[in-house]
Amino acid sequence: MFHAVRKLGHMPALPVEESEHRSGPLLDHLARRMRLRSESVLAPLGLRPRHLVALTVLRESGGISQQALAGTLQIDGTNVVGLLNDLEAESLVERRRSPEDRRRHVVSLTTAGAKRLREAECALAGVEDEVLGALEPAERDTLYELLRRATSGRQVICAEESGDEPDASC
Amino acid sequence: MFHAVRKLGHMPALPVEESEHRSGPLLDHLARRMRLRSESVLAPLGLRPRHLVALTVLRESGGISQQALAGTLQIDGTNVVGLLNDLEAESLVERRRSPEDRRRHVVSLTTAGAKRLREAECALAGVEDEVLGALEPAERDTLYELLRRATSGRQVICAEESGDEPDASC
DNA sequence: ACGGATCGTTTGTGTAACGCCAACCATTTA
DNA sequence: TAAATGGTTGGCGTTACACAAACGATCCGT
Repeated sequence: MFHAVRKLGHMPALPVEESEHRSGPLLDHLARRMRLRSESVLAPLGLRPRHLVALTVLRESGGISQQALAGTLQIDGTNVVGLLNDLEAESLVERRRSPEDRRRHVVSLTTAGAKRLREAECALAGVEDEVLGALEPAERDTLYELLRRATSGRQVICAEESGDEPDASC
Repeated sequence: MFHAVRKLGHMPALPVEESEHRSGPLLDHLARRMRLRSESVLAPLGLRPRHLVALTVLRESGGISQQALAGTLQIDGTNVVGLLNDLEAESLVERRRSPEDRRRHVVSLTTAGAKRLREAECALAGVEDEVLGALEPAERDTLYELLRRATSGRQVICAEESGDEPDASC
């Protein structure tokens, strides 16, 4: 009879007790609700939710290469091309060759793009009121601020350098 | 008695100036990052992000009809069937006929489902650390709480009864 | 009791948003 | 001069849906 050798080196490390609940699924859920309603509101402006994400990122980061944009958006480079084609076709975005490295395109918002983005944000006010109805104005501001900081943070190039496996924590 | 009028005279209505920035796109952006990384972590558990959203909703709301679930998740009824089939196939979820209305199925988490959900949340700790790296623990808690309240709030059956058009606000 | 609605289910069709591969050009770098 | 790199195009495959039609079981109003 093998006494089950409970190899639980009972980590003394963990200082706080894990709240255990992850915001991932909630984020997913809320984003979906918002996105669905946004679509109809955005349609008259000729934009789709994904475009809005891209425009928002571009506003925040002045001018970046398409590669960097792909990294930030976490979508494949070839898809960035199509996305930017959409936006450039409406002059919301501009591709300039980088002077230092002329292979690169520096993508940036045009004034028309910034304007359209503001219009879209304005049009989304109602949607946000619906979806975030359970939160008070101050809380919505807090939420916005947290999201802004979370998204503008470094994008963790990927887990290449961290040789450690993240498992086994719980 | 006329002095009171003074206050109303000049439309003091808007107390704060609109921040104008919408959290929709940020929500989308952050949710995508989280979802992408979650997929690989969730795969060994036989779950996909959408399943996790469903399980989370089910945990929160005890037992609900599939219709209600479709409403909360905002996905088509036929797709709910498939989603629940996935979950029921692994005994994570249970469909019982409602006693009051035997057409209805009352869907609820099984104990195995609750356990698997906890495991998944545990497995997602690392992902959350990566994606929300820019936020401090206390802020992550705040974020979680805001998301929880926002998602658990009434789902605004849809804008049918509100006769007003939401436009023209800006 | 009958006919019409409702809940869940199956099947089938369509679409949008991707990822991935391969080829290509212009450019930079070794 | 030979790679490597950034962007572009085209094509193929997948996933996650929506939407419609038809069906069985059940409820409900007259």
